[in-house]
Amino acid sequence: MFVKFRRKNVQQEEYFLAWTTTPWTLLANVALAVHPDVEYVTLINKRKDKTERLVLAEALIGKLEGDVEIVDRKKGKELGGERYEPLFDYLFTSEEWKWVVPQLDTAYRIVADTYVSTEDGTGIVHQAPAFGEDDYRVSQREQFPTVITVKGDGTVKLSSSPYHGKFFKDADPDIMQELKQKGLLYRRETIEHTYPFCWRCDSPLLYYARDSWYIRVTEYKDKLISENQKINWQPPEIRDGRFGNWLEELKDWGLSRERFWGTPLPIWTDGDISFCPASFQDFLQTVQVRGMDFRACKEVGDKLEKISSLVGFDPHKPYVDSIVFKGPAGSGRLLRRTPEVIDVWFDSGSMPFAQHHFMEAGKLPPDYPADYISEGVDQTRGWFYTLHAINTFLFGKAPYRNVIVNDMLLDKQGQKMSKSKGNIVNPFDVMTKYGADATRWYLLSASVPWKPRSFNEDDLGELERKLFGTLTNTYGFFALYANIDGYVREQASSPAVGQPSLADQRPEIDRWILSKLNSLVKECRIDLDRYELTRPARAIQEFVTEQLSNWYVRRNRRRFWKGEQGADKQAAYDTLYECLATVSKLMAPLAPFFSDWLYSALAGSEDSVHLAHYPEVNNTLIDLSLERRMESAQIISSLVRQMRERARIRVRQPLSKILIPVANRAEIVELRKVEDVIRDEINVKHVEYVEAGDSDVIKLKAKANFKALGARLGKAMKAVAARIQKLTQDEIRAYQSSGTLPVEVDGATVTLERGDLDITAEDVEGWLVSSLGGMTVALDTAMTPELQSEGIAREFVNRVQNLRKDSGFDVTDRIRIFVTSNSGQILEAIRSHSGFIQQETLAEQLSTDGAGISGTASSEVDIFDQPAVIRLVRF
RNA sequence: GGGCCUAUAGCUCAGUUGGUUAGAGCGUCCGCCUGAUAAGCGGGAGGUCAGUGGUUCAACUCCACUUAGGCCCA
Repeated sequence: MFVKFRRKNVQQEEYFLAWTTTPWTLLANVALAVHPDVEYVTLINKRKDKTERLVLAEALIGKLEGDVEIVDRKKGKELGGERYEPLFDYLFTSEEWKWVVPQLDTAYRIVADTYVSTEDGTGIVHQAPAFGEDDYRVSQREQFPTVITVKGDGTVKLSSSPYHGKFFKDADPDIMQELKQKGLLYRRETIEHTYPFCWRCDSPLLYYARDSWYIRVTEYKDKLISENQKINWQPPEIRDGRFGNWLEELKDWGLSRERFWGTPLPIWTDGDISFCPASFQDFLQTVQVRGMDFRACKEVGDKLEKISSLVGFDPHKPYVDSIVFKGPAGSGRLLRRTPEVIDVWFDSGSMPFAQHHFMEAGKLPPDYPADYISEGVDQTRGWFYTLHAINTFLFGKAPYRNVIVNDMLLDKQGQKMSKSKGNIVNPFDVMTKYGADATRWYLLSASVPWKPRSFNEDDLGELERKLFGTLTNTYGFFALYANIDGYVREQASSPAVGQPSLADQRPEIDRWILSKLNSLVKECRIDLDRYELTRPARAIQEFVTEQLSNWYVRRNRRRFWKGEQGADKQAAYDTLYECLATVSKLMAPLAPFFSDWLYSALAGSEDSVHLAHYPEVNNTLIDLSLERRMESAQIISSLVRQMRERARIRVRQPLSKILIPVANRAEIVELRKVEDVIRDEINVKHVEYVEAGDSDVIKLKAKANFKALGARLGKAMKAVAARIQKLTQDEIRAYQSSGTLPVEVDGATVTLERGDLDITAEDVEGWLVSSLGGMTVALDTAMTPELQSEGIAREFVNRVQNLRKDSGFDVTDRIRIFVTSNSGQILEAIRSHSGFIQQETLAEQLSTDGAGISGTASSEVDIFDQPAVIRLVRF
């Protein structure tokens, strides 16, 4: 609403026009504020029924109705000191406000302050010091009294007014009505504004000036800022961003709260002198305050009893309020506890020393300050700050060295979870369903904890299956065969640094997984030392599911179940054991329950993983070129599988060879070391290599290295890149052999040098080809009778294994196989691969002559669409 | 109103000092495996990198503004 304040000391009737959204505050008006540098005008405003002289900011004339004629113009600072008549005289006529009247002599005038804006309103702001921060600040400066016309219960306190006793908000319409009748209301309108509301019951709140006790934290602001620099924040930007900004704009801490429950503020006062007992001992002895002696007494009825013992002494509310300090003798003075309690954040911030009774014991525990703390980002101004503020004051240093900040969990739509919206996830349901470990792991691994997270329950189920399920399966696999073989882990099988490494005697693939394992240990150590949890969680997950389970175990299953004991089998057990045991320790901080189970299951004891040391990296076991060539083997395998899929040739069917174009001889040497793994994984007989530059069948493709060329060529980059795209085979080969190639682009010659081009093999004439990440593989799909025969044998093994399982045979059972078929090709294939078949199926006997096939249960199977009958018997 | 953070595939998230086919898992579709088996594996499809403008030979990446969401403070 727009309110008119009658200007004093002018010839004609004239009004300052102010704007407010809170009529009830007008009862406490003591001044009007203008911006010193803003242009204000006096104008004649002609409306339908009225013509009047008004003062307001020129920029806001548009707010007026009707015609205007400007008659005067002044800067805000020139208006300062001008007087106006109070809207109401209630303050002067109410008994309870009598005391304030003398202080109102200098009130009701214009003051200038830069906080006034011309964004809305009239550029003239009414001042009610009790109900707004800026109003209060300006009024303190100008020495206006702070008139609190609303009582603690929200009712108006102005006994001579008709509003006395009314709820402040309910008085609004009547106040407006009164102003209207007095002709002081210019116009009213309804707006929505963001006045604060109670978060719990949604009722409007009012700003209200109160007396409070403060801690003058601004006194040691510099120390707070310098100590903050020593804290490792995760994420780092909070240190100088959110938290740093907060410290830069530090305000004194309003410590007192007007609540019943809480820690009683230990300040005794009689309004004149105050003091704060330093310890419980102060209640037992005479305390000196400003040279006077005080003694603590307990009020019992209307008598005072001296406190002489801490027995039965209770410093909590409400008992503490019956304790008073009396003295000095004969003065009749009595100090009572100030009624407020302490802001609960003070309790939280005192935690590190209060829990150890520092004030009584007088010394700090050895684990102070804390290595690390963790809480939500909303605590930046809460716990993080109060810990810092109190402890830095008391002990001169920050109470935590590291802090991990969590952000909020949001619902699937990215909206805040809220009970009233019903989009919350019950954490106990989640933990019951998926377990505490999976839940914790999800929160740490799905994304960094300091970003807001859209909670997706499906991901938890996946995590449970994928990580914990796979690890359980891997352990189950190990345990199954370890128990069959009575595996005993030998001490020496875990090579120590500096000793001749037993790992050197292990096969390539064992050394590979041990290298990966130690690289993982290294990474976990580095990250955890930095209080970075997401990367190690993801790295452990990747190691377990992709490297250990899906590559190491899958590639090595045979070594565990094959018959003969020996060094190779022992190596396999040792290697897998070392991986599992180390993983259990690596993941212990992130999955405390599961890791404990895995650790003690492996150890066969009740020992806890949480009493073990975190793994140390063994650098001698890390071999990065080994890791690289195994990764190549994995890529090559993937490419060949892709081609088999395209050609519709299943992996059980052996093929004769693949051809790998390589850049140089060194690459061949590397790949040869993992050739066995490749051949076995994708079931080909031979791996051949060809140096791409040497062979005419390889079609090369050149691509510009934009990073190298772009910096050198600048604007010409685009044209040169297009030219490179069109390089001929001959040009590429010339570049490869000589290392340079001049090309003509837009009339100028550009010389391409080593490093300017990325050359890859794109195609191999007459072969099936696939490539990925700079690696290209060609597959020979030609079939020979031998390959076909072996394919049949493998299919046959597959059928027998299925039958073994269906028949409920034990994995160690030895069998006899009887088989018959109309297909001579099938029988011939079985006969010529009988050794292989018997070994694979643990068969003591393999009969293809029809004998033993009838009588008892036999099964019909198809091998390449040709029927056969198989019968298995336990040996 | 101010400060800080976030926006990338249907979903949850990666994406190095700016460098050319923007990745992963799930889901979906297709296929495989069956001696880890109430498991497991491979492949395909799927993107206007919130929007607009700018800087640059080159922008998911740097800058400005806008929109939407979050936290804190007024």
